[in-house]
Amino acid sequence: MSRASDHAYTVIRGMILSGELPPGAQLSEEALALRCEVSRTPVRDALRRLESDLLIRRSESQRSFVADWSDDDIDDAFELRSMLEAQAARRAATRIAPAQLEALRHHNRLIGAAIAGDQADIPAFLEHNRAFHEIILAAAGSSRLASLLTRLIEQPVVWRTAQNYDRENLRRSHREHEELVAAFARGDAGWAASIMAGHIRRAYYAYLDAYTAQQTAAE
Amino acid sequence: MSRASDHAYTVIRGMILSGELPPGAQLSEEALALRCEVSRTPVRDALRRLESDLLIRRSESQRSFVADWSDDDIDDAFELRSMLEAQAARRAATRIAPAQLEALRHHNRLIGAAIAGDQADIPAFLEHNRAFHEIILAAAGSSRLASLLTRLIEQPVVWRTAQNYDRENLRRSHREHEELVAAFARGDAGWAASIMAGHIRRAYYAYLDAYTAQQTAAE
DNA sequence: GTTCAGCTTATTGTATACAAATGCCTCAGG
DNA sequence: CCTGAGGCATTTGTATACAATAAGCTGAAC
Repeated sequence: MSRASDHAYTVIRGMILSGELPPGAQLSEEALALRCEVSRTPVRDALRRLESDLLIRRSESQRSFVADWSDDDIDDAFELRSMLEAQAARRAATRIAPAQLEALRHHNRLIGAAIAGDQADIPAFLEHNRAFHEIILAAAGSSRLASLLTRLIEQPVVWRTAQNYDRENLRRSHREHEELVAAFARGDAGWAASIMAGHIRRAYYAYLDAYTAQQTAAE
Repeated sequence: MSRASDHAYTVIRGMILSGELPPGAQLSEEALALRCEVSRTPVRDALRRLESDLLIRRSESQRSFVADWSDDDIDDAFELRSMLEAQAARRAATRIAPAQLEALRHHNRLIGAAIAGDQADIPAFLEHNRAFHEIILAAAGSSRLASLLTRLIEQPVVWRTAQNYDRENLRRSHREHEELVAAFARGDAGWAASIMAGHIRRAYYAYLDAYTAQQTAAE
């Protein structure tokens, strides 16, 4: 999209994901316009997009607030994500191109490298993990599925999940990616879907564990 | 939403669904503003919403066109819809309130009445069918699932499908609704999901048959 | 006849002013 | 002290003007 509107979208999204704008905070179009150094018009555009991304909710009277996710919402989002990503894997298994398969191997090798040392390189892990899943979504060849899924991933809670992976979870994630590649290489749709469903489900429990530990530590 | 913006949304949406704006047609903000008797600002809002509804696609240079669905797109949409509506039924089975269950029975009775006579009352069928599925979606109690599903239903192709139902399909649809009610009454999530998946899948084949017949007739 | 440069025109993006609606706060009355 | 009505302040909605960009067309060069 255009420069100012894109800029506003990126800035506001960053403020939400970073926690600068906490869940429940009210967003004023004018305040955001000042902050982004653009007029209210592109800010309004950006807010609409963020609303469609489920990062923002709007009150009855059209005021905007940073989305506040309850435990049920999070559970719900992971459940849907598991289902849709499994579907993406199912479709990708019979459609993936050799070059895409090689790209998957490439990114998973880099994931392996990122978690190899004593100190895991989390940003690198996140980046290649994102690329890995993106290739599968592209290989699924369904713009509708892609459109639905992008509304579920890249949520604050999803991002924070990977931050909380411990060493064991990182390694398991890496191994599951290898299994996915194997399923794709065989063109086994059912296998690919099963692994992916479990893969996302485990990410959910990793999140839950980290969250529980955090809650306990806070007390 | 606000008056002018809502009005524009409704008018443009109607023009697309009715076929007045055929697939592939370019949409000019100014022309639509004249037609809706509002300024470009609310029209832009409406276009963004319609884009999120997948009724409109935008070119690289941000020009808007009525979405043109390929056979693959349609197949794709029904596949996702089947999966998500089944999930809604699964969740609804264990959450539905007695009043909602009764409402389902009510609407299905009216569906039965609409298709009873020699000449089926298609508008009444469509209306109560919509209400029936809406109650299930509400009973599922997942705003995310609802948000995703509304992007898949109410597409031109979905609407036209029901128009093409023959007598036998209408009756079968009515019976499947009865089975769904039975599954809900038992709280059997698996059963409800299975019936719903089949229900949507059959709608797809009804669409395909009607479409094929139409194509043959046109030759 | 074809191609490409440059201009013209159509279309969308942005800023700003003003209108409408909503929420909040104050103050009077009980 | 509580309650509610009124007005003030904040916020969003809409219209319009202008800027930027992309598409289409014309005409000249080859």
